[in-house]
Amino acid sequence: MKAVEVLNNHKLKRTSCREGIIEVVTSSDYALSENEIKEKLQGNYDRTTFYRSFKTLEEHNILHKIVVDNQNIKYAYNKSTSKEIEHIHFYCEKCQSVKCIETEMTNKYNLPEGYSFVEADILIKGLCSKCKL
Amino acid sequence: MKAVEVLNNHKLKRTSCREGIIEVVTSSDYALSENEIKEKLQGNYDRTTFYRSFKTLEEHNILHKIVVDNQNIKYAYNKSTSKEIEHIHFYCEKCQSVKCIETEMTNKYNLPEGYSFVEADILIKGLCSKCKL
DNA sequence: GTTACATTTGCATCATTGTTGCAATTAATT
DNA sequence: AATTAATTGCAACAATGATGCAAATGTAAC
Repeated sequence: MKAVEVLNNHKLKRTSCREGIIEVVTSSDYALSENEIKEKLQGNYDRTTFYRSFKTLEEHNILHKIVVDNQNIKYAYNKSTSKEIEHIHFYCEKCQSVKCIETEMTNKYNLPEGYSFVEADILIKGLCSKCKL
Repeated sequence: MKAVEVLNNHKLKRTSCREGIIEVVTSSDYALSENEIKEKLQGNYDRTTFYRSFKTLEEHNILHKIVVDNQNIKYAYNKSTSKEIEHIHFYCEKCQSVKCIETEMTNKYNLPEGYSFVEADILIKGLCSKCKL
């Protein structure tokens, strides 16, 4: 699906910043940082615009944020449009790449008595196939 | 174990800031934010000192940081001294409290071919027993 | 194509978290 | 009590994020 279509589906205005972000993010196998997206983008946008675009796209479940560490934030496109219950990401400790994992992973969450489960964010740390060699 | 002992065991200098942080964190059932720790602390320390203390204590596996969101960071005491493989935390979406979960939870991590597992950070979001009522 | 209006952008400004360099202070050892 | 290495406080800085407001832009109606 093209970026414009995505925006239309969500009844969002078709602005070049939003369109660009979606294009960059959908064309990457890995989650990208703000700077990585900025570099791949044609236009030069103000940081505020950038953030507000991310926020809007996040709120519409078009993309999601992965907080590896509070100084290491990445963004990835939501392949499934529905709000997922499990967000599983793999972080390579060597090359620092982040990849959304889509392997089947039905975990059991044994919470203490009285606690209710809404969703789980899972960040698996290790080495990716390239760095493991 | 007392704070001083903890510091001695790790051959760390016994400074009041470190000692205070350990005391506050060990006496809480929940993970605490920087400000929450600061409020409970007697002395008034410079932010830099505070951060460097956290960093040192983290590097020595005395406490660990839980990044709920990059603007919502909490610290908790490591009950097990060994570097755990699974870090499981529960975040209450209502009261925003964070609790370390110690329930048995041997998950299977089906990573893509060639990927190696080192550790997993799991943040379960939901409602705690108090807020669920 | 032009107009009208609501949305979005860019700029200024501010808050929070985290980092570094350096001189002064402090803890632990002798 | 003296020595020395580690730690503290201060200043300065970087990154992420948020808000208010006027100017610019997208979209829909004409």
